Amino acid sequence: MPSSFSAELRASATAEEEAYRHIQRALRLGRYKPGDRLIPEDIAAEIGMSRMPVREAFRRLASDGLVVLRPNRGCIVAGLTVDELYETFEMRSVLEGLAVRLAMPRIDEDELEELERLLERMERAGRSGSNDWVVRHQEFHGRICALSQRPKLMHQIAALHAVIEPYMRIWFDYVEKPLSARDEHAALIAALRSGDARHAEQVMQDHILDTAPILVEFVTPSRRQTPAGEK
Amino acid sequence: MPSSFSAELRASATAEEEAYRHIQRALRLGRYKPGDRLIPEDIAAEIGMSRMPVREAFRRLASDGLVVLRPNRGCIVAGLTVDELYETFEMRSVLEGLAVRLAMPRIDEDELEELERLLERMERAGRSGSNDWVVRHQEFHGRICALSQRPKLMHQIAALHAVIEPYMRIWFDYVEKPLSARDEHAALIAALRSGDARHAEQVMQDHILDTAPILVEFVTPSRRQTPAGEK
DNA sequence: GATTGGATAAATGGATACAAAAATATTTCG
DNA sequence: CGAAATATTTTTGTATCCATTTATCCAATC
Repeated sequence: MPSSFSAELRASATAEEEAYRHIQRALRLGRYKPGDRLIPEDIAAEIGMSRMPVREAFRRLASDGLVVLRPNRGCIVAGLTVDELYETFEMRSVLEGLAVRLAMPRIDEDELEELERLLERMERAGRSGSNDWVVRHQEFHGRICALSQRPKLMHQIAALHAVIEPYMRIWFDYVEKPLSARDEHAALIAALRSGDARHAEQVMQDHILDTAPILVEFVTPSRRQTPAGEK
Repeated sequence: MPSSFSAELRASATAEEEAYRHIQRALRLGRYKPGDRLIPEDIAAEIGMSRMPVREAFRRLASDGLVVLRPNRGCIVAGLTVDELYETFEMRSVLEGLAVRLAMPRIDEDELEELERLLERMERAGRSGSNDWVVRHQEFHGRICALSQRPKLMHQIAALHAVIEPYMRIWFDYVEKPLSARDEHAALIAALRSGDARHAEQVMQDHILDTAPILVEFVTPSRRQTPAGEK
């Protein structure tokens, strides 16, 4: 969550909320791999609660597309097929494109400088490892989305990011330091500076769709159909 | 659900699933109004189960954006502000636009004729009442989306439709029979016939964004901020 | 008379307990 | 020795129960 840490300030939420965040974070960090089973009792014990709130958290995570829930068969970490991964990028492309277009009226020089700072930080983070880079990358995209001032749109985009994040990590670890990333994001800032909303939308769409094939290529080796062969 | 009734064939799902579908349908039919409280015990008694599966269903419905769940304060039917309603149409415009663009390769003469049949059926349903028309309208849009062969995209679009459906009903009931609707959808078919994917995408985007202001206008009178004044 | 405080009632959240289903291990028979 | 059938274990799904929180109502005070 790039900029919505504020929600975590209220420490004493419900147990379900705690379970939801706990599992979500674990998934983001790649602690579980696609196809892995999430055992309610184990997770409940980890956080110190009963199975019930964990079960409820599972429902929400399933709605987010992060896990798959089958009746009487438990909860497994959702894996994306190559097609689904690509589809997710297609959806991101139009939604983030929309976000950029709507954000344009609120782009000023201050904001552009802030984005350049974030780009610089992303670049630096890229040297220390995939974890930091992915977080910074999310932050950069999240900043632009936030300027659209569309809460539901942001929520959707964040959900899509959460699904592909583990794959971004794998990708980053393979290619060491993606050189193209800096140029692409710099081009994005340039497009924003142009002031042409439609143009910026197109640049964002192209940027996201450009990433997809590279990522797909690196993910293909460990290609697992949804739950590793349906067990 | 226009075309996914197949999922209801398996009668003996879990109780949670039954509760989920039950409440979803009730919301679609406008049985509850935005801001209404959903009492777990009452719903549980209706279907003949305990509160627990109903509680779990609430979580999923909340993720879908159909209800709002606040800790220790129960479950209320989600209402959209005018801004949120408009935002939903913006998201629909780019996602359904994408769906049309991707569907284009699979559009042939047979498919065009089928769409014309659906348009005709939508027209006829419009005379009998808003219920039938909304269902047929969904069916028409759903058919196009299905041709994109993108399951996750379809799911997202269906979720957005579910949220705005009650408002579509209100709108339809106000304007008797929206004359523009027939022309707009016919133009959509014409765009598909042209074979130009980008053009069809644009027509779809325009069509959806055209609807939004009309609908917003009719919804404004009963304008309720999310939960009728936060109670 | 309005507002605040507290007591009571209601509803929610969560844990335990139990029943049903699935997965696993074991035995039996070919 | 292998396959099928059965018994056992594990795990999931649901109901009931209890604790905590919130809402309601009434009284006391300003």
